[in-house]
Amino acid sequence: MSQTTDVVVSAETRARLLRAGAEVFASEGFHGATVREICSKASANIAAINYHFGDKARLYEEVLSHQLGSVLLKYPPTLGTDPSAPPEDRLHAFILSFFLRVLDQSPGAWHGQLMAREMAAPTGALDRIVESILRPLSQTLNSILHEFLGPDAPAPLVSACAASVVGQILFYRHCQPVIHKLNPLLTFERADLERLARHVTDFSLAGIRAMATGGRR
Amino acid sequence: MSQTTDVVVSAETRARLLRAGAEVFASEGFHGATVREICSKASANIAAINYHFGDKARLYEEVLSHQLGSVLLKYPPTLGTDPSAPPEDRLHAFILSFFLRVLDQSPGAWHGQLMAREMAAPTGALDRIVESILRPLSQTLNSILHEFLGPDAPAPLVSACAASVVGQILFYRHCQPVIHKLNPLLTFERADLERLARHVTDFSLAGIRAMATGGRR
DNA sequence: ATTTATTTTAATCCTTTGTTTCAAAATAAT
DNA sequence: ATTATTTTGAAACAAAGGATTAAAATAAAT
Repeated sequence: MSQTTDVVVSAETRARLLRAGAEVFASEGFHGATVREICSKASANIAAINYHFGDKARLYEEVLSHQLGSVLLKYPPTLGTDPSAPPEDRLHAFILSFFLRVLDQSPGAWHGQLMAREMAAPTGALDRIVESILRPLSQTLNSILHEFLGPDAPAPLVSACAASVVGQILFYRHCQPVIHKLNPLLTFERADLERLARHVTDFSLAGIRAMATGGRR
Repeated sequence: MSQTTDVVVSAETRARLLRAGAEVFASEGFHGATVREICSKASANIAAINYHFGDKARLYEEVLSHQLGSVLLKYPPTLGTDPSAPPEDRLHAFILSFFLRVLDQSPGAWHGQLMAREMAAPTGALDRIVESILRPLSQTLNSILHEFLGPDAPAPLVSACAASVVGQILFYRHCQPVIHKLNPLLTFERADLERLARHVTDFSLAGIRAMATGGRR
């Protein structure tokens, strides 16, 4: 009569491991995360990771690509902006969607933190991510920039401007702990992100145009 | 006669541990680094860390503050620029010195990588660093920005511009693995850093001036 | 209903890791 | 020269972590 074991039965273990793994990997890193903690958070047995994924490293890779894929579906780089819209608008959509992906605070959204860790400490999973996701993204930005800088703008200049744009965004992700220490009242709600995206867009448009119209000055 | 044991005797063990620790912590992270590897690289006994520092965490903290202190001595934020120099020059000095600190490739210079890891995965050592080093640095930049934006510029605007400047610099550090994949020919020699600093300065000056003269444009 | 395949569980193995111990060696002080 | 003090060395400890195994439980197929 007393079947009191509260074992979750509906969602399959594999999916729960992916969720728990994302959370633990994000907050502890690949090295710091333990299979015991992940399995515990997933209400699964210690052997579950080996059974469903082979080993810890394989689970990590699947967590990463799953998080990346779902956040890109949620916030696509164009945010629905028409490809024929003025480049100012497309740049703004690119920047805002980047902010949304990288600082998404929805439950289960660990993509930003995971990627930040992967940058500081590449595990080998990064190579595939670069080719499948980051390179296309970079080319999208480059083609927008060419509309300001002209089709014959030298590649180093375009790369430098792309870095200037992306760097402004990623700063808020990669330096989050410091930012919150220096600026305790800053939050990352949707409205804040839209404000930040507006600033980065305006700041960058001025910078890009200065680069387009010649040198130093 | 055959005293062939090549034991280093001059430099004391403690200093060698600090050097080896910096290298291993930088390339493996705090979790990934093992005291065995550090001691081996320092030609010291396994017990040396405990004897000289108490434990692994204490060694890590000393490594971090030592690296930070020495790189700030090597590349001070003003680079010798006069405090009464035009703000354009002072901004450029701030940016160039930041680049030099963060991407210094001299042997034994692990400050950039260590800080990048500390950002992605704060260990508690970060708090002191913020107060003793990062906050003063941030105020230096803010005071330069006020010369462009006016003494009454709203704090959020100044912060946003500071973030735009610093973000452009740190991008090259925090995303180094991706950058090298996307742009294999980019190196970080002294001349490259000066070129990058010039770009970031010009790009930022345009952005800042646009912010100073009103809104959206 | 019986058999077969799949999934879960508990217990264990084995390696790695941070730390400790304590004696020997080196160094400094008396 | 002798005695303290500091530093090093080799070995071992205890804990933790990733992986494995064989049995049990559950689901699927015949």
